[in-house]
Amino acid sequence: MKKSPAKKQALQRPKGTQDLYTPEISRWHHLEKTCQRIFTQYGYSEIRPPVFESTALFMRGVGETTDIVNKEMYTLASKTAEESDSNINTLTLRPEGTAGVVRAYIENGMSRWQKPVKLYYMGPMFRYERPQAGRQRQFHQIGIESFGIDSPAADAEVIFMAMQLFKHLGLRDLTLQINNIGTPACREQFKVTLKAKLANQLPQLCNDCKTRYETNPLRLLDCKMPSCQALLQTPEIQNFLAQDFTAEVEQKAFNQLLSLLDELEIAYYRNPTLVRGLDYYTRTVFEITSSSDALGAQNTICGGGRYNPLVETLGGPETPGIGWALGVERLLRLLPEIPLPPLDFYIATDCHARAFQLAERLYHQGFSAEVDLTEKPAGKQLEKASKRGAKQAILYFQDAVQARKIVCKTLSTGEQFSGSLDGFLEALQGTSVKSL
RNA sequence: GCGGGUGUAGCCAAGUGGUUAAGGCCCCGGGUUGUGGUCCCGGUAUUCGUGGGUUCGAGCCCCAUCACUCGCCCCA
Repeated sequence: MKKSPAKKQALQRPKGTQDLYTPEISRWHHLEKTCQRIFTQYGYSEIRPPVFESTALFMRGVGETTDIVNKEMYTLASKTAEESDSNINTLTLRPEGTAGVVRAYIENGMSRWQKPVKLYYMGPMFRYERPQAGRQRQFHQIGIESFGIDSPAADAEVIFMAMQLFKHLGLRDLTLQINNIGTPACREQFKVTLKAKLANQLPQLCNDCKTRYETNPLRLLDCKMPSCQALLQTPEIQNFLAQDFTAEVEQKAFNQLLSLLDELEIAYYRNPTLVRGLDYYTRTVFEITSSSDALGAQNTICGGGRYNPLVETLGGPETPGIGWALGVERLLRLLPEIPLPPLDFYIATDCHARAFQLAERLYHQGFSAEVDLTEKPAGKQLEKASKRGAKQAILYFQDAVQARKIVCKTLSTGEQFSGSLDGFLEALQGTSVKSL
């Protein structure tokens, strides 16, 4: 039984992962059930794509310049030299859900389904990052995708559904941030102009921002460094940011969305610096954040947006789409604990087969019951019943079994029912344990 | 990839250079040979994350390493 240091290490759970079990897992069940119910009501159906996909899918879908693809993917070692030569056959654990759903949409001919095609998914995602509060290497997302409709109504529905879901879950103090980032083409134009305007201040930017200036200038806008923020506060930059750089059609659609949100009385904060880190987003992007300090630094619990070019990028027919995903671990930090349901019956016995049959009849009536598996005297078995937290203890020992009798004791009060087995079961019919 | 904090049993934890490493919870066994929760007794760390060093002597000091954790970056 001695554990050598080497063995001890080999048995450790990988960094940034979690073992989920007893009381905690019931909150997961609650969240999953609530989502399933609401999504189904809204006409969404579940899809379960594989947990790994070809590496190329994520490179093309999420974008080769993104952090996720660049440094956070778990790419599986190739089994053969042949495979390792090309990324086409290489496999990667999914870092996000949308790419796989889009691939499945294309591959299964869902473009021929009646529009909109509304899908939801739930499951683990994998990113190689330094873990911290609200961020793990294996984490879980629940997400939805709506394909085929490009109208502001589709955007509004998706956002409305998210807000309704959070309302049902009892979440408070959430902020919806929203922005229109236009098409890739107008974003390109915007980047060029922004870079030109900041060119003179380049030496004053923080080191991160100097890199961002080259790789992803949009990210520069939400740098938290005070010095960088100060540079952005100049009237020239502010005026530039205030004007919408997107094409007129997009502005019009976005304004329609905003008025739909107004009608729905969904409060939003229009954040012109809101940028998302995945390449596939176009037009509408949004985030839902919580001000709760239970979350640590990662306060975004839900994020999403429109991704009109994505289906085509991945080889399907031109199909607009919009969706979001929520972070399960983050969201659950905001939810209260769910107490475990108490055990209705604990059966103390020395006739196990008969006790199992008795338990079966109790299950049939909707009760929970456990049978003591030891050969110990009644006193010890009752002790277990108490410690287990059972409401009722049944004594069902040999002589009682033979006489078709039963003793049932309410552990909180010590009151005891004693009589025939059939009479006992009949009395239970349609009653709750409390009324015993 | 970069920075801060922490490691003593399943959990909480005392211990800050000197004999066999407190205590509490949980768990297990017994007191009670067929009626519980309370109570009483007993048991569970050859060793302080791991390796090395200093010292007559190290859980305590030094070095390294690992793990966990918080933050940056980025994202859900």
